[in-house]
Amino acid sequence: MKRVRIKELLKTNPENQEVLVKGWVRTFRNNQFIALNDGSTNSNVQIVVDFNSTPEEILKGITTGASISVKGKLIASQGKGQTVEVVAIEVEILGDSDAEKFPLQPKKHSLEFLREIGHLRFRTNTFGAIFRLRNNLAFAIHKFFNEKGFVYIHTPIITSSDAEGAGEMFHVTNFDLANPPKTDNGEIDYKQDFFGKATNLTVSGQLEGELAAMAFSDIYTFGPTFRAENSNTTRHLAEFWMIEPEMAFFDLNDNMDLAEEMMKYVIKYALENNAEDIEFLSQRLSEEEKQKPQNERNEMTLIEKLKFCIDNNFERVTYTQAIEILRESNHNKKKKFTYLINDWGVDLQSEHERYLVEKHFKKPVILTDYPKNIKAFYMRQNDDGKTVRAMDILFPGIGEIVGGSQREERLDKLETRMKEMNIPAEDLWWYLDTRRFGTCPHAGFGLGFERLVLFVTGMTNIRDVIAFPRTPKSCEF
RNA sequence: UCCUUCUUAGCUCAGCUGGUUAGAGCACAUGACUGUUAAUCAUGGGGUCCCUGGUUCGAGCCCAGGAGAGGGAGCCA
Repeated sequence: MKRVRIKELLKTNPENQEVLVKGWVRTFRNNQFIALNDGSTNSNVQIVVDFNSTPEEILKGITTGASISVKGKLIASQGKGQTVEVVAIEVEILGDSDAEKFPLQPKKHSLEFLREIGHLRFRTNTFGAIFRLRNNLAFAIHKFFNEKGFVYIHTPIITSSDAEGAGEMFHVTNFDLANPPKTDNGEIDYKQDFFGKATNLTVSGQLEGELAAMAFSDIYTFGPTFRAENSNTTRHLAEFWMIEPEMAFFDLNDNMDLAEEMMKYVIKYALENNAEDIEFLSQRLSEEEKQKPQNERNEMTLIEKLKFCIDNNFERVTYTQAIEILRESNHNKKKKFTYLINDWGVDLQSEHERYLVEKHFKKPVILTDYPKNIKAFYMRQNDDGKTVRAMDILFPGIGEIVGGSQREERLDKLETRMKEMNIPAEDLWWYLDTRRFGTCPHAGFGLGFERLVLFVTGMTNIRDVIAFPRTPKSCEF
């Protein structure tokens, strides 16, 4: 007999037919009712056992966390909480679970506690919903780009370029760290290392992505990225997943159009394909909100927030306009910002981004044309000599979710800028070759996948939307 | 890295001005009940009060140092 997944079973018309289900026990009530879950859906199926005819040792083995196999008959439920249920004919304990030691209990647990038992937290309603959603969001991203004819490029995880300037890097070596080979002048001799040079874990696949875009026109990468920054926040990880599309013959407007279309597409996909999980997380968030004081509460539910995001255009504003808005705001005049906005050219702080997104526009905002001094070397310079064709997408509650730009395709301008910013051109000879041989206008962006999952799940800590978070001083599991 | 808060039972937390044997709810165990929905009722077991040192007749509580966690900032995706 073939096992039926609970998701299918719950949609099946009950006709007293025999079924086989397997899963993990969530609760066992009244010595009769098992709530069984197999991860295919957030809902449990109710198994009804006859405690008079079931052996004592089987009943004792039906504890929270145990895995069981049940052969039984599917009937319309006689109780109120569910439409169908399985009347057990035979229950087999596949793997028992000592209820006294199993850390998950049939009660609410804090997210902090669940982080400490990361190996078991998949088995909770909340994390079940989060990771089914994460799965479908990843799939939706591939689907989106595939439908648009993009080529998925696997950029390397180990790189030798340390000139990307995106952050601190993790070194990759197989030297004996207690005794690495040295050169005559006492420096570590990387010529003797595995790759014959110093290597690192990638901080971005963008530069390699640009190489591929100069052949396929439209490409994207979707892979793990590593930053050795000592960042301890709810929005940063040392290992995270990033989506980086790169498009030849695109300018900044095309770039923004694509980013906005992609965000709306994947959110819509999740709403359509994970309705039950989003509904669960939406209610979860509403209950969390009730705990907060009235003035800090979010007026919109998670579902409303997601729909709002799909139905409204992202607000597009230049950095210069944003500075004007912030400078003229009552918030600034009443000195409510920690960092007051006076002059053009300063980098925006989180408080300013939050003000623009959450107070002023009340929707996702795309900021463009930042001062060149606060942005990376590869961004295309505007004719004003002061700004570059950069764009950041800011989301409510999360801040920067996408960072992108039109790239500088003019070799002379790029080389000059690299010199100004002390980027070693000789290390990036291969990157500059794209500007020597058939250069063209092009653009791209990076999307932090976990930040997207944060937004769609309504979770607030990034450690809760990746299965095994890596953060400073923390690499368990 | 900086600022800030926290650490007491398996979990969530209370513990008064430093004073006898450190408590509650849930969980767990045992029993009762048997169409329950985080079942209910009764009974019971369960503690390195984060660690180290200090002050004191006496420290869960005060002081110093350390560790871990949460929140905020910076950096960014």
